[in-house]
Amino acid sequence: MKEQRSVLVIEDERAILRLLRDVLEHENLIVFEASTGRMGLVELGSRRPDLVILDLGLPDMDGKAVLRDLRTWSQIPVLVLSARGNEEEKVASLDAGADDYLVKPFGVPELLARLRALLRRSEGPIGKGPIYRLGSVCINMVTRSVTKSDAEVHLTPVEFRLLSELLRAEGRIATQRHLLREVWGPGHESSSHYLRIYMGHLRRKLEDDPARPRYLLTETGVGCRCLCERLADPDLAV
Amino acid sequence: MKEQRSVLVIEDERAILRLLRDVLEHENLIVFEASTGRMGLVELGSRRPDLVILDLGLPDMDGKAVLRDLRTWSQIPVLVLSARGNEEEKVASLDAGADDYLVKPFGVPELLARLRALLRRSEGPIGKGPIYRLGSVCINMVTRSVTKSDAEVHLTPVEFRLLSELLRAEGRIATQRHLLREVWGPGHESSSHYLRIYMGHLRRKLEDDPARPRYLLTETGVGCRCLCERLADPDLAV
DNA sequence: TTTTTTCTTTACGGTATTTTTACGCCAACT
DNA sequence: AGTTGGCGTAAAAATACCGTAAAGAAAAAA
Repeated sequence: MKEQRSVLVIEDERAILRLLRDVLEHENLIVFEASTGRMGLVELGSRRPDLVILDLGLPDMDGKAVLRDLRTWSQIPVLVLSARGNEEEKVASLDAGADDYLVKPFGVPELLARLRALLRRSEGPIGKGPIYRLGSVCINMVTRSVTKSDAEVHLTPVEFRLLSELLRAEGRIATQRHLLREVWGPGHESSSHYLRIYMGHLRRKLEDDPARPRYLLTETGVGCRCLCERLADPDLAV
Repeated sequence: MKEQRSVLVIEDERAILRLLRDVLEHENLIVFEASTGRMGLVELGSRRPDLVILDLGLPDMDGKAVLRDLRTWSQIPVLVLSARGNEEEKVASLDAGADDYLVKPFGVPELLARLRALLRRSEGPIGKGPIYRLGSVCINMVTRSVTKSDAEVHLTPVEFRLLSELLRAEGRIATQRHLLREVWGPGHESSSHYLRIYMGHLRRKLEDDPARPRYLLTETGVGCRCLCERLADPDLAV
């Protein structure tokens, strides 16, 4: 069972918005929408999509300002759409944190291919293989499925995001601040509460003995780390 | 001092190759070169660059074939260059594993901005930090892990902060005032007591003979210092 | 709508860490 | 010798942090 991925479209032109919604939903993506930069940032915080499509020409604020803002707390992939095809604008946007830049009018197949490329990248830690193992637990970042002793384990969206961040840290400690930011968005950096609750959920679902965790560890006062082994890791560059 | 990154350019046109080498080196990148697909794959395996620029029109094999081949074992970011700007070609390349696609003739600033975006993604939090050694004790500042004769040693937050400050001084004396301010914050500059207690903790955990310390020394009335060796950063696990 | 799932909030017992307190040692002076 | 000030250790006390359960609220699904 493949988990669906979501995309937030920040775009004020109705026509393009409708077009995008249609083609993206046809790609089996969940589509969230926002028509201003401010709303976009709010939606981003509450919906936590896997990807953002950002129009540079928004009514309330400059697209690059939106980018800079979100880049202060999130690493989410962003594809910028713009009517402006001049080089300075491209360079400025990419350097402000965009991952790709597409000039309108764009070809839908190309847009989708570029989105697939971005999603492929964000499936797992960069340069790492998409499959992880913690004891009897397997995590496939491509299909976003988790199994324990070959039995499917269902994770809620928050649980999966938290696990992803832990895996991304690759055995290093992920600080509480960082995890809270990446999973719950800015403004939750002090609710270390959630962290304990959801670490508890993950342990109960994934550890053999949740009370004595072997893989999902917490460093008191600092953060958490996940001792994981990567299976299908084609890239040796660690 | 920022770590230098490397890029492999797979391109058969001499003129473009020279141009790329110049601008990339000017960007402080190490440039490797290959003029055929086959050589490119070999170089890729031996040089392990951080990034690949791949021309689609190679003399010996199709660029997409190169891409598919390398994607069976490497997740390295690839930017495709091509004279062909038609959409099918873009989609095919992106779906074959390319991360970006730029049509020739391209603007150098845009190329560089796209490369920066790709490198930004792959540098990620996978930072390699300094490693220190005191006898049989190893301290990795990034993973925040401490081992003594290969056994994991657990340090509390205060213990780790204190040790970090001592290591940062690299053998020089850190005054009591300084340590107290850095570890316990301003306002505790006179509680030199804490220092003795926590130096004791560190000695008991890290020294072979805590009563006769070899590495964690105190200079009576002045401060403390740590005789440590700074090793090269944890390297690529080739 | 109702039902189900997921997220947030609240409560509380247990554990880890930090701070406080107490006491012994040594070297340098009176 | 006795005193003094800085150091080192060991514990108890206080605090901060962690893990779990469960109920209420919100969102999603039926």
